[in-house]
Amino acid sequence: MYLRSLLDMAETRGAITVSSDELARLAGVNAAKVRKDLSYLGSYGTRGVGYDIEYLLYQITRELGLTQDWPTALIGIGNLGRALASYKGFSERGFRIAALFDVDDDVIGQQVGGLTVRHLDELKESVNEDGLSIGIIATPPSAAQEAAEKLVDAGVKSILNFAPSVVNVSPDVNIRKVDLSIELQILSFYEQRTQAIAAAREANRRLEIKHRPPR
Amino acid sequence: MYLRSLLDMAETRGAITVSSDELARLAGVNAAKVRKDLSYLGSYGTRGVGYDIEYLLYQITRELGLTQDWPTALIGIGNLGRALASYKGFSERGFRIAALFDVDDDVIGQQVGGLTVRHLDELKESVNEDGLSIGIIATPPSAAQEAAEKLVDAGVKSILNFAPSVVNVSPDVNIRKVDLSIELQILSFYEQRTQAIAAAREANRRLEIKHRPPR
DNA sequence: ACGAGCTTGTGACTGAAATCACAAACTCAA
DNA sequence: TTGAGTTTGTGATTTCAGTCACAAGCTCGT
Ligand SMILES: NC(=O)c1ccc[n+]([C@@H]2O[C@H](COP(=O)([O-])OP(=O)(O)OC[C@H]3O[C@@H](n4cnc5c(N)ncnc54)[C@H](O)[C@@H]3O)[C@@H](O)[C@H]2O)c1
Ligand SMILES: NC(=O)c1ccc[n+]([C@@H]2O[C@H](COP(=O)([O-])OP(=O)(O)OC[C@H]3O[C@@H](n4cnc5c(N)ncnc54)[C@H](O)[C@@H]3O)[C@@H](O)[C@H]2O)c1
Repeated sequence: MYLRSLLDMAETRGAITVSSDELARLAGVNAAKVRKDLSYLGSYGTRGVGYDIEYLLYQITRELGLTQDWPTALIGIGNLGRALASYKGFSERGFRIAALFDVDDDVIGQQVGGLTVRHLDELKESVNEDGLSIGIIATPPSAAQEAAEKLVDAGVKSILNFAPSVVNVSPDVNIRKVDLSIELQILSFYEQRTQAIAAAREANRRLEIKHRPPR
Repeated sequence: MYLRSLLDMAETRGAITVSSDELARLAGVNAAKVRKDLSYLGSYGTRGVGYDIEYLLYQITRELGLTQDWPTALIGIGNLGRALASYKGFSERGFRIAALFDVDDDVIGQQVGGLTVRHLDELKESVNEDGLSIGIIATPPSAAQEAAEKLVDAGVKSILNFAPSVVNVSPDVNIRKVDLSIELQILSFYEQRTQAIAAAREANRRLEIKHRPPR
């Protein structure tokens, strides 16, 4: 989040430095947290002045591993896979979708976002050729476990999973999930809660009016 | 996560009950946490037996507000918006994409996933007509703030934002973000870290061999 | 050179989330 | 009915992230 705020700032404003206070506002967190977080990277601020934007950008970029390019494999070239494959926002931050895989013969061979979809069986050689280090799973949930295993087997130890299913991997593999249904469920939970409270308050109000003794 | 694990279980296996231990394994958390979490819903388990899967499913569904239908507005019908609009997984869990909005005249009027794309200016009336209660933003980052404000203005208080930008709303609005670049950055951070450790260990090993005294 | 005015870096503190651990409550076999 | 074997529900405890608060350190005007 800091990285993004700093990039925005570097683009739009001409400022050289930024204070923890300002960065906190932009990132939507507490200023002390900004300072503590940044202190883990080292002492890159100057008291009485703030942080040098360019320098901080470089340090965060370096720490996140974004100074190098991360060739990424995408498995499952359906609706979501296509959107991801043709998304330019990733390459801006050093993530290059470098190879596409599917198992459907109708999909294999197609050109998507400048790449040819290959069969999942070719994953292993592609990992060796292209140095793929990250895998994205956009298959149906039932195929997610298999896709993860093929990735791990091919040597990919970092996986982002879009399929709404639990995928088990060995502990040395880093797997993260993006689950849109869960996000919506969290929203509906709070929405229902506030609706329920509003309804209760309304019912209460009516009851009070009804039973209020005449003045 | 429990909901999903339970749904999987109800489909595949014929079991009637599930223990906190088993559910913990499936959801990837601690068993005591499962019990404490579920205890917030009420005492729905039986000691010595476990939880009735169907009953627990119903209770969680109810608590999350999934017994009712949540008509959802989708703003920004580009690559990602189209994938979301035609995704069937949402409606399975009670989220129905009920209206699509954009500002591009080439896009407005198009049929996507059985719906006609409307102009963003029609949002307010559509919220009233269709009872929209959740909004999804899939516009470019620069338009996200505007889209959020229009949603709030129209009465939508629950927002899911896919655009990688900070959106500020009043505190009574619930906004969540899904940021894929950040997910990938987290992966690359750990990937680089393990690579660095492996490299250091390797360098160390070579050094040790070189300087090891002859036996 | 000095003091007023900022802003960082971090030890101390706070509160919440996660975990432990065990009595209570159940099943089932004998 | 009893007792062994499970598993829940939850108070007690631990762990951890977030915040506070302030000394240390910087700039700049005088
Ligand atoms: N489309 C969305 O907006 C959306 C939103 C949230 C979550 N998801 C999830 O993302 C995943 C993909 O969604 P989608 O809409 O693109 O689905 P989709 O059906 O359009 O595409 C799935 C693709 O995966 C391929 N596939 C199937 N089995 C495979 C295997 N074993 N190995 C490799 N590829 C395989 C299919 O051939 C197909 O091309 C699903 O799990 C879905 O639940 C999608
Ligand atoms: N495509 C992906 O895979 C992907 C992945 C991660 C994040 N995102 C993010 O999701 C968002 C959408 O991505 P995309 O690839 O679909 O972009 P896109 O450019 O394909 O689509 C954006 C759509 O938003 C519309 N739009 C522009 N201004 C608008 C406004 N003020 N109000 C309403 N609609 C407006 C455009 O007309 C267009 O149809 C972007 O913020 C992007 O960064 C996309």
